[in-house]
Amino acid sequence: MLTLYTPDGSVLGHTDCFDPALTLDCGQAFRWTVNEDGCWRGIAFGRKLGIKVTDGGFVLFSESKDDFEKVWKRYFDFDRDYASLCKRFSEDDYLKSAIAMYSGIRVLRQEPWETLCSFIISQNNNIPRIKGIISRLCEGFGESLGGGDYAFPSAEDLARLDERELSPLRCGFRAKYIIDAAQKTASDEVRLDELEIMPIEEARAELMKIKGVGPKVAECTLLYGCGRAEAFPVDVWMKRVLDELYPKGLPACFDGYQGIAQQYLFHWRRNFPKS
DNA sequence: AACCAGGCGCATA
DNA sequence: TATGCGCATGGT
Repeated sequence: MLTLYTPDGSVLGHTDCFDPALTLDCGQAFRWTVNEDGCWRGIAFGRKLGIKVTDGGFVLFSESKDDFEKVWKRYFDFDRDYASLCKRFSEDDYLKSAIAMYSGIRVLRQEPWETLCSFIISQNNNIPRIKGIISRLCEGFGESLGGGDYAFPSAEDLARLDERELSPLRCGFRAKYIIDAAQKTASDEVRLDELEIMPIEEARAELMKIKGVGPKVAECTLLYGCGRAEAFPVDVWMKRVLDELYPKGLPACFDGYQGIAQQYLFHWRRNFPKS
């Protein structure tokens, strides 16, 4: 069990199965960076956080004392019992070996709008460039948080823009998709705040009302932005995993948590590209 | 210089 | 329902 500390040594809580490097740099979030001291820094829900790995746990540098309870506990899904989830997953030998290497991955519960927008940007794109575009999006249109930091811009703010005003992002054909997503979200034509509780098929259909949102972006939004652990994004890497390891379908121990299982397998397959 | 990147819309059959 | 192609941009 790992302990979460404040900078002055108070105990915030406990967790297991948490490695910031694996969790924050495994392609589910795009706004975290690590400095030369190994300290992670990021912004979510308009709040800043630093994370330093120490013996037996982590120090969380938050902006205020109650940020942990209000924001970060949920963001990192610290209430979920990953140890027993992993035990259950270990019924499957492939998943077991992926978890053996990457047990520090947690699936985040990010903001739905930020997640949706980020994965629209991710399509037919690579991670360094995705990060760059999102960084320019926040700097250009997000609220300043001081110290050169910016919140992720709201759907309402982006909905007022014309597609051409996004040209500084250099996000190419995705600009019109971002605007469409912003408008449909801001007008509540797409009800992002209900995706967490909607029947999953309905939630998928709701998201795919947006231009530029297909099955992959919808699944990523549900998994990383709505806490839907049963959402199962399939990209080229996961397609390979499915073809090579699970041609007859997923084993029963995945049920209900396919998305979390997917994250281990995705990371594992991507780090060892056999072909 | 082609080819690729955590896809999707659109046309075609 | 199922393929195949083009798409903006930038890095190998």
